[in-house]
Amino acid sequence: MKLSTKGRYGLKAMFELALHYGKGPIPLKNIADSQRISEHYLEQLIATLRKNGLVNSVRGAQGGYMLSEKPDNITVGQIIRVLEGSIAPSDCVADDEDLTCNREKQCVTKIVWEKIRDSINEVIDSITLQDMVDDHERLNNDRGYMYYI
Amino acid sequence: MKLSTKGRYGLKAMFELALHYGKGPIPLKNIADSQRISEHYLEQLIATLRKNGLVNSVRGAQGGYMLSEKPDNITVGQIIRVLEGSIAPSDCVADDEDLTCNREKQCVTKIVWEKIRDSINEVIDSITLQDMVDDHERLNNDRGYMYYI
DNA sequence: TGAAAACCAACTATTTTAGTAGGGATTGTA
DNA sequence: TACAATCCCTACTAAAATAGTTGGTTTTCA
Repeated sequence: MKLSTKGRYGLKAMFELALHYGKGPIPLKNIADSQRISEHYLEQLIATLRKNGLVNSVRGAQGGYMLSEKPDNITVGQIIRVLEGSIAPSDCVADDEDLTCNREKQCVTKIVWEKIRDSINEVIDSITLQDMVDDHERLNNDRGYMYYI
Repeated sequence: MKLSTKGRYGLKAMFELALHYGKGPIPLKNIADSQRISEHYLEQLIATLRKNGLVNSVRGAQGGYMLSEKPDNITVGQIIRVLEGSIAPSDCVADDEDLTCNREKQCVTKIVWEKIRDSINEVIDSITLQDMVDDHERLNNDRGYMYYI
């Protein structure tokens, strides 16, 4: 039940973009450096995010990436689903696919998987990038200094 | 975020044992047949369940497996954790291990993983095998016949 | 014009998954 | 007592997924 690095790195990258929202394009190298992620690998992840409309890019020198929307309008759920596919503990409850098994009418484990799926979705759809930025500022205030100087 | 077949098959097997609770040992072959699982593979999974005290075994002819406790005293959470390890979307929030990362004080993605972990645990710890048996009987009643004849 | 950056496709090492193979040990029943 | 049914155990393995790496091309600002 672990997320792959796709979802984990992807969320970190998006959070980093949220921290710098409104300040123009951020080059991938900066994101990779601050989050300690292989730049070239992150490139693949952010390409997926871009193709799914969650980030915009600016090419050429002084280019980079930025969120396509305000941080309070992008949820963790959107990011994770784009990178990992539908969140489901079993294929039979993956809502984007039609992988129904032939025993689903009698299957009670399916009910369990549905409950798990729904509870995860509820959590990740309720957290926005803005929430994470707020958490981050709170964490830093508690430690006696501000992130933005 | 998918469970492996360990957790999925394991829960199916435990459910099967719950259906026959109190009727003496059930041979692995029966479980494997009714749930369409490779018998030899299931053997490995049930060995884990036995070593962790969730099932008892009876060796020799007419032997088999049975739940170590009443179905309402075994949760889905116990079964899944034994077979899959600690439920955590990221190692940094796996409660059985000490895989804390050095950035955890500043890390806001960790907060997200904790919320996901907690919500999954809440769901799986609240469902017992007896709940699944009840669901199963309800499903079969709705279809106009009883499971036990 | 050159450096900084995004963009793209293919390759690869490692790990995990989902089993299989091949036996040994125990025990109820004929 | 033989034997079939059953649990028990270790090791091996094919296939898939993961987590990158390699080696470029294209665009654009200064």
